[in-house]
Amino acid sequence: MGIVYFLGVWMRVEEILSRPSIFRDRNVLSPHFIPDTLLHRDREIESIVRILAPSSKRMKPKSIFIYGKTGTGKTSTVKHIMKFSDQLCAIFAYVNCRIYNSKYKVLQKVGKTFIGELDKTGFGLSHIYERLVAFAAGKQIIIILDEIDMVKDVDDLLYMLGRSNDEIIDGGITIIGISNSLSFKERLDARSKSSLYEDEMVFAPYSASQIHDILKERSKIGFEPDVVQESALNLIAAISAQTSGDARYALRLLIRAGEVADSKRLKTVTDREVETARMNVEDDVIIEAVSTLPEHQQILLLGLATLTTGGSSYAKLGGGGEGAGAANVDGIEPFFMSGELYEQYAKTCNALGRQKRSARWYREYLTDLEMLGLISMVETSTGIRGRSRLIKLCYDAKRLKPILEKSLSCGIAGGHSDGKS
DNA sequence: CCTCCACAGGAAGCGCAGGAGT
DNA sequence: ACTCCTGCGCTTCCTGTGGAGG
Repeated sequence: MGIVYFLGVWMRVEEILSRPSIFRDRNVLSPHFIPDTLLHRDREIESIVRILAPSSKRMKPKSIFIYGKTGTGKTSTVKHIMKFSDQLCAIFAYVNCRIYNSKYKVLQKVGKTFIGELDKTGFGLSHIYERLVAFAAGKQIIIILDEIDMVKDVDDLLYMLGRSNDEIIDGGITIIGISNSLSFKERLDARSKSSLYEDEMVFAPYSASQIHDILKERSKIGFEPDVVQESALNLIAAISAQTSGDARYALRLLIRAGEVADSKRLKTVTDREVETARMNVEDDVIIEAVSTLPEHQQILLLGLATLTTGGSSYAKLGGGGEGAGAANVDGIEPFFMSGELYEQYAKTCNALGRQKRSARWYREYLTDLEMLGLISMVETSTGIRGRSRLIKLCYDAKRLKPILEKSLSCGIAGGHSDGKS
C-alpha cells in the first residue's frame, strides 16, 4: 500500500516536472533580480554616481538619503550602482534594516561584510566599531542602509558612523539611507539629520507606460517567445500604476499570471489570467507582510481584525458621535481606541492560550505595526477624554483574519521567539 | 480651578542567551 | 568550568498630556 502510494506521488511529481512550461527563466521576473540595464532610472543613477564620484579621488562623498514609495526602484538602483565599485574606488556594504534593525545588528553586519572574524555574535559594540575604524583606514566605504527607518536606535547609529569619520585615517564612511517613510526625517534628531541629509533624492512612482516597458523587457527573457499578450501587459501596468506605481507588485502579478496559465496548460498569458492572479497576489502581499512578524504582533493584528469585522468601533471620524457596531461603513475600516484594542488583544491571547504582554509593550507593538504600514493611527483631538490614539487596520480585515489564524494555529508565527515563555 | 480618566512614552531594571577571557 | 560583558525582550514605575466633569 505504502509503495503504491509512493509510486503514485513520484509519478505525479515526475509528470509535473517534465510538463512544458511557458517560463524560460523565472529568476528574471523576480523583483529581487537586478537587470544589466535599469529602465527609466538613468537620471537617478547618474545623480547618485555624481554624488559618489569624489570617492574615486580618495575624498569622502556626501551622504545621501533616498526616499520613494515601495516598488519605485530605490533598492535596484542602488544595487546597480554597487556594480561600479571599481570605478568609484569604493567598497560597499548593503544592509537590509528590516532584518538588521538595531545599531548593534547593523554594525555587526557591516563588520562581517568586511572582516571575516566578526562573523559571530558576542562581540561588544565598541570592539566591532574599533575594528571597523581600523579597517576603513585608507578606504572609502559606502554603507547602504535599506529601510533605514526600521532601525530602532537610528540616531545613535548615525551619530556613531558620523563620528567614525573623525577617527578614520585617510578614508571615510559614507551612508546611503533608503526609506519609503516620508515622516522618518521628522523623527531624527537635528544632528543625525544633518549628517544623513547632506544630499536628498526622491524616486517618483513609475507611470503605467514605464511599468509596461519594464514588464516587456523582463518577459522577453523570463518567458518563452510570444507568451505574454500585449493586452495582458497593459492591464498589469494599468493596475499597478493605479496602486501607487509599484513595479514590484507588477512583476509579482506577471509571475502569478504566468503560473495561472501554466497550471491550466495554456500557451499564452491573457487578461483573464491577470484577473485571476490579481486576487492571489493581494493575498501574497498580506502573507508576506504578516508572516515575519513576532507572534504577539500577529495576535494584536488578529485582535484588530476581529474588532474590525464585527466588534464595536469608534465612528467619530466617519462624522458621527460615539457609536458601537458601526464596522466597515462604506468599505472604510473603522478606528478603535487603544484601550479597547488592548482588551481585545488580551482576549485573543487568552483564546490562543498565550500569555499576554504588558500594556507598555503593547504600545511598542502598535508603533512597530504602524511603521510597517499594517495599521494607521491618529491622535485624538476632541470627543474623547485626554490624549489617546485611534487605530485602524490598513488591510482588508476579512482577508487578513484567516491568514493570521492559520499562521498562529500552525505555530509558524514570529521571526523572534520571546526569550521567556 | 481642580481632580479624574485614559492613555503616551521615557527610564530603570530584570532574566536570559551567547561569546570572550581566565 | 567559571565569571564577565553585552544586547535583547520584557515588566514595572513614573511623569506628562489633555479633555471631561464637578
